[in-house]
Amino acid sequence: MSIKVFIYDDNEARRDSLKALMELSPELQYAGEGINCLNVIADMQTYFPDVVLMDINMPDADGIVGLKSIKKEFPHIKVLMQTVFDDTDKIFECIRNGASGYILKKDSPQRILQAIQEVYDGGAVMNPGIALKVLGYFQPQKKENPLSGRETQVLELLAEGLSYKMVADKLFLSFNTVNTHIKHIHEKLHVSSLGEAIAFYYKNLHQ
Amino acid sequence: MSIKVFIYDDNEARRDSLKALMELSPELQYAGEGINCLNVIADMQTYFPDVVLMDINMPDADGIVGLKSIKKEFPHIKVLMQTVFDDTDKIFECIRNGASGYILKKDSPQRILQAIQEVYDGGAVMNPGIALKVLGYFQPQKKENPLSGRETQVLELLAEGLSYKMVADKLFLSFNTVNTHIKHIHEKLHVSSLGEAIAFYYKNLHQ
DNA sequence: GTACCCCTCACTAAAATTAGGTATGCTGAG
DNA sequence: CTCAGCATACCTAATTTTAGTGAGGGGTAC
Repeated sequence: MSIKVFIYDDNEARRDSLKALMELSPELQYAGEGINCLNVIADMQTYFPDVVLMDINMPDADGIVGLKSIKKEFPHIKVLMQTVFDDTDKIFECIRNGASGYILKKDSPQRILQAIQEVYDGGAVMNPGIALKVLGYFQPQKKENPLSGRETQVLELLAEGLSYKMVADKLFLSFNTVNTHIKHIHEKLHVSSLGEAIAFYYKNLHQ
Repeated sequence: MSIKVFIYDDNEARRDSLKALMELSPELQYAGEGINCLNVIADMQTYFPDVVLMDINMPDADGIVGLKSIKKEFPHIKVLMQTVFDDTDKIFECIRNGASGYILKKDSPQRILQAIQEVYDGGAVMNPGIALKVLGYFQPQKKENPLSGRETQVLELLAEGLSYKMVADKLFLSFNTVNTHIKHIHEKLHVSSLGEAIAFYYKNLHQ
């Protein structure tokens, strides 16, 4: 039983070469193709592929639209994203939406076939450059924290949703002291409201 | 110029086979080996490898200890973790500590050599099963959002640090309307302050 | 020792947020 | 049609946050 692969790509030459590539691989079966994702649901219902090889940049309905539709309606179908760019934002958007992998068009044909196989086997696949970015997300991003220890502690609690009074209670401080810390936080972060301070916390200091 | 690879593994047979494997690859050069990471700093200073293939489970000083030491003292040396288990906790600990990849011992020799090359080239490499777990980390962020569209929009801006007035300006609403939306947000989220609402946003809705 | 930062606390007052009520128009579901 | 939810808007009042000024003690660096 071979793996049925559906291809989305707006470039005909590329679709043809991918198709040819698959016809040379007994374990892969070309299931169909599309130039964009306008009819993605119908395509899936008609050809029921195991794996979709999805170009990102396509006119009218791009690969991310297609990915979302497929994972919403047919979550069992694996979607392998493929693009010429390694745009960080798009990578993470695809990952959040359930893509099983992210490879580049410059990757070798052998690697692409291998990726399809691995995705079909339930794994995930990333181009090494992509993987680096994804792993980089976990690296402790040590932004400069201009706040003192106590100030950081106060901001952490505020970011949890506590009011000034609750922070004072929790840290066994007077409200006035908490107030002072917060004034210093505002000065150091160049902000002037609780919301801005919390936004700074989650963007720069959290975990 | 071939890639100098240092191997840590407590299993002699495995070290030997990896060594043999490398001697068959002109682009890879065996630089040395260790049965644990007790002398990791000295090893690096003596053999200055480009890539370290690091077993995780070793007696006395394991691969994670070694990884941390290497990345602290020689951050330019790439470390490729290798283990028999795909233990989720260890995976993330390695990633946080700067590992360039995570592969399994059952991966094919060809794949291991390929991984070393890709790590050396500045990429990151993961076994497909590992990659699936890593990508899965990004998934769970789809909590139900009980807020209406406009309410969500208001909360997004508040979470960016804007005041009620600024939100009103930005959305071309009256302050009163923004106020009403926020009251509804408080009711729906079961919170009673801006801080709590923003905390909810960053924990459940953001991204 | 002096200067600087941190942590603590107090008082005051202005500004913003929270909370209550009320109201209109629109839309979609039953 | 009716009801519910949404988006819009206004008013009032209590509460909280923001901001200013001042101050004592502890620690450290020069």
